[in-house]
Amino acid sequence: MSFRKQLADTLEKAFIKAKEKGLMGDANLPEITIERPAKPEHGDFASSLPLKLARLTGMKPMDIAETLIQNISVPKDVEKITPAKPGFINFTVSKEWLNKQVDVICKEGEAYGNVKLGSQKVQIEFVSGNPTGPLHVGHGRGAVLGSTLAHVLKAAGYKVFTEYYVNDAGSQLEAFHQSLFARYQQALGKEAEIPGNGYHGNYMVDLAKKIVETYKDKFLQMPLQKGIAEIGKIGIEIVMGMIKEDLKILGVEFNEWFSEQSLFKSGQFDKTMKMLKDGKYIAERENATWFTSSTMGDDRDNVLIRSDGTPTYFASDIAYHYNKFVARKFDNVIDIWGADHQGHVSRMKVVMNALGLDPEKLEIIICQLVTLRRGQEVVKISKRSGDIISLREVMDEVGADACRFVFLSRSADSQMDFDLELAIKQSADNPVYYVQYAHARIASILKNAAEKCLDYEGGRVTLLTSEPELTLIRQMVRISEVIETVATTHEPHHLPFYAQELATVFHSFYKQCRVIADDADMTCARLKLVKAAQIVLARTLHLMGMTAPDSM
RNA sequence: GCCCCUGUAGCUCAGGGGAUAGAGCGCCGGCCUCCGAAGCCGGAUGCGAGGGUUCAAGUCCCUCCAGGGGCGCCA
Repeated sequence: MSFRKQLADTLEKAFIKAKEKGLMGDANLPEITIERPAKPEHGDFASSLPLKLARLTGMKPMDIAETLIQNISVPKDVEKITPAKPGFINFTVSKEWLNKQVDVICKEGEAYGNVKLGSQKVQIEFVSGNPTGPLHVGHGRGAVLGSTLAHVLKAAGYKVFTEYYVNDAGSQLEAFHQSLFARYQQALGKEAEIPGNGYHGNYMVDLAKKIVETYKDKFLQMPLQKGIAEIGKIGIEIVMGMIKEDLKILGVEFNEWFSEQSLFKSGQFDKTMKMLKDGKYIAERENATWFTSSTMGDDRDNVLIRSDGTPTYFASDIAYHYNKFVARKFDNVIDIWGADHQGHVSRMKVVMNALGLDPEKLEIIICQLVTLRRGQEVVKISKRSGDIISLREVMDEVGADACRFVFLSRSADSQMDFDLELAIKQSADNPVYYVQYAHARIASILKNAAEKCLDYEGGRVTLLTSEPELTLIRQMVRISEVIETVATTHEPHHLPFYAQELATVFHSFYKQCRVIADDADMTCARLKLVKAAQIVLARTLHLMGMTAPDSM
């Protein structure tokens, strides 16, 4: 049981006991929250329960605090419980407990910090960029967010499944095929024009050249439609290969690359459409098939099947979500989309109802757009319009770890400017390196210890009683709370902040406490502490999908 | 016009209704005879505006202002 929960229970019992003695009037117990005080002198945990009880009982908050404390049975690892103005109860954990955690961390290794929040099957779908061009920084942001969330949810006990939805069907593909074929013809010296709604980016020229190198004029030798289809297929394969490589460099892995086409091949698309029809959620008008979402609270109806008979992206997304929840039985699904898909959210929620599913089980995280710039100049990232700076180029310039850290440091809700000029300039004194430097420093100390053949297995952790040592331990044990927070709120941006704070207290400890010194007992105890710090720091970095370097 | 997100230090951003609002960068000043100075220690400036709810509001509600995004038989 977490400390927090234990303290809440303790307070609840104290309240009940006091009430039985007639000391709390007829007040009912309000919700007990246990906070982390902002200041160290306020202890490790605090509750504002007396303030909440003040009006209910008509008593003074400080009197309530005193009364509750008198009726509390002090939990084993708590050293001190004190009332504090204007009406708090502060708890300080014992040094013995803190010392013991060093041994616990060393024993549990990178499993330290795990919590048991749930065990459900959770699917996280993210990135899912069209296979019609390279990923841009916006995708990178979603990728980092999704993969970090996956790591954290696993640490919280969930069965996590990561997935990339490959849009290998639909009208965008046709535009891509046409554009590529045109570039291919141009590469072979023929006149050709890119369709107006096509892809004009330079990468299409490179792609066409690459295909010419391998296949020569093969696709001109076949009937036009077949040539376009064949070259399109190869183009998609090449682009998907690039995307997979980009994500690998960024440290992002998927359990599955789910093909949109497979929904049609397997019959699940038709099955889902039939369900909607049977549920009377469908209307035929203007030659098209509509989902009547406006009758269920959405702003408007949405087209499922166009008048030319082709299904919309929305229609296959319905089938896809049916597949996630019903065919594959995920308990919860998290979709991470860019802000440009925001209009899609409300209709997907309506879809959940129409399919007889609980909308609460589908969480859609909208991550706001990334504006890429070099100094004052804004760099366009639209695939269709032309010039783009890909995620790959950004990673080449600033490094994958730095990319991850920067993307993670901002909540999904806030837009971000990614200034390449600044990112490169600051790369030397970036918070990323501050955190990694702490890890490298630790590795260096442990290396020195190994060279001196120091065996600190039996180090006596009870010797760790100075403020810098205890502050470090306090910070280390917080990791489980951070994991809990991130797993609950689905906001991974807490991790980089925690990482920095942990690095700070370590650097400060290092400055004040000589580790390898003449006192053999103290040396062993501190080596153990340093080892524990390394474990927690590495774990934090790994949760963020970053490397924990031994030297840099 | 309607919907979503954002407005906190010079800049980039944190802040689960609680105690004196924090961090990084930048700026100023100290610290290497000693385990990595990519480090440590110290210093200045701030919640867009106005109402409301609450014992308590940067945090919740309303209005307004400003910026971004969305409102296709695109995805």
